[in-house]
Amino acid sequence: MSEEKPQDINQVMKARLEKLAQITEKNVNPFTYNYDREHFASDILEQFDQYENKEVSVAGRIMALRRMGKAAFAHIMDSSARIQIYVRLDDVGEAEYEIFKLLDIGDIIGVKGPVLKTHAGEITIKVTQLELLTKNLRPLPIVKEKEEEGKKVTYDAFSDTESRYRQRYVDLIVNREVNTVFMKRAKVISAMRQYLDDKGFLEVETPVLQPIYGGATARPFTTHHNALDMKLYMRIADELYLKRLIVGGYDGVYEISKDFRNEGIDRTHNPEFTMMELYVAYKDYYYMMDLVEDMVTSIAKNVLGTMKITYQGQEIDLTPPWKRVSLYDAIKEYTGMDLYGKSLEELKAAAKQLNVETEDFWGGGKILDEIFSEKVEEHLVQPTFIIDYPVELSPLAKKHRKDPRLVERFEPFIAGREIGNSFSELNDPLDQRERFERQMALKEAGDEEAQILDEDFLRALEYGMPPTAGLGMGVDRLVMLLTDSPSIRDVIFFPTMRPEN
RNA sequence: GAGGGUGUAGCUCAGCCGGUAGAGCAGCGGCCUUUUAAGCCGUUGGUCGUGGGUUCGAUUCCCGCCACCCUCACCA
Repeated sequence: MSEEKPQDINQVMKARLEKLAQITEKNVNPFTYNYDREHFASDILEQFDQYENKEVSVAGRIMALRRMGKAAFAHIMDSSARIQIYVRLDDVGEAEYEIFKLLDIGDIIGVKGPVLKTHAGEITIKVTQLELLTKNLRPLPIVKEKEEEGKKVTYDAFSDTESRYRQRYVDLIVNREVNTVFMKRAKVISAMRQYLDDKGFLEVETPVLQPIYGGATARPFTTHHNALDMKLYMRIADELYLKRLIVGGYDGVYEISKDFRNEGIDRTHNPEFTMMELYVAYKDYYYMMDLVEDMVTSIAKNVLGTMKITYQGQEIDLTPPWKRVSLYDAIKEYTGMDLYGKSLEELKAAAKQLNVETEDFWGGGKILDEIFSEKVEEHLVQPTFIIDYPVELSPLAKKHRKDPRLVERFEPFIAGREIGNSFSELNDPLDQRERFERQMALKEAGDEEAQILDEDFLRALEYGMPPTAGLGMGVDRLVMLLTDSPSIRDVIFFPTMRPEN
């Protein structure tokens, strides 16, 4: 990558280096220190009447260049938009025009001059002063656009996914929509933070490096601390530490941060991903359902200004209230089978009848979960809370107040996809210890994702944790939904990839 | 991890049944002081992902490897 050998430098780069030398010879610094830009392209374009004939100064990257001998048109792009500039020998003078002739697409320049409209009607800065700020040495993909019968036609789009992800900086320069997605991502996170702060919850930070991992069923990344000579895990969830803070007396804490899971990569999974976890004392999962509805709709309003979104062609209405259906009722609705209270053998038979494959060592909860994900999940396009899961699937959730075989847990589904997980938190340390022990038994039996007994977490619970509602939400998936992105890699700047060579 | 697909110039692509490569844009040279996929004339550029094999000869056929994409499995 950066260690390219001289013979790898193509002739375009050679030509640019040659120009760079010529610019330097003319005593012009091709990599300047600053520029007093006073305007953004978008402001000029949007409020042309206020800017017409007024002097502006704008800085940006040359994205298109049409030379005509002693004059030229170019488009420069700043963080806000692209705007046309008109550079004329008579306007900028001999010396500056000589420099201008050495510029290329990709160079970053600052221009000053009055704003006008060309004969063709395009808002344009008529340049009187032009300064090279940064010379480009590597050719940029040239994307051209044309209006045809009102439609925008794009030529030679920079579309190779691999290059786009590896060289996201180029993707961002050349593909404007990409930038829009990431702007929305930033807004989603800030709207979320705003919402949680307004509720009075405290944003906290807990360890990423953990001696014992927990809080989710997943395989961890391991690492090693040299000075302590100890094995450490990258966290798979924040849960156990945040609950310790509830024990410590906080009423509500949340954390927005990266979790790491050592599992497969696909359209909806990246090894590191952004998670929001929230724990609120004295509340239960009903409270949390209301909060999720309210928070997601508030974010949508804030970022998109609407409750009605389209995801991959599906019309989705986020307007509350969202449907609330028990896991068993949902299965019944889509398979016609009532599986509540069924024995393991009966569940296995049901799965077989539904053509859902199971493994011999699976328990009833796992079979139910499998039937649900194969037969129900995809149908949950409109926002739906699936509530009340079998106890064995949720070792950290509190037993249902009306049915000890269930836990008070829900997962919100939108567009057939799980976007979060929440429960009334288990705060009975004796029950928690038993659940951990059952997990450890699974681990012994070879279940790599079974959870590990955390003695310190149990100690914390023994001091007493108030009734608490907890929530985890996949931020990347929420962003995918709100930006109509088909792949998680489209909402992560630098998705995990194998190295280039 | 399994199956399928893709990999040719800086970008986007063409290259039929094997004869060592083409286009547009970008680049370079020339003309051009309101163009907008600017235009016109000329021109450079490729160890055809990589390593083997078959063949007189491979971008093209076969095999291994690498990367990416899709589907499935695991999961959020």
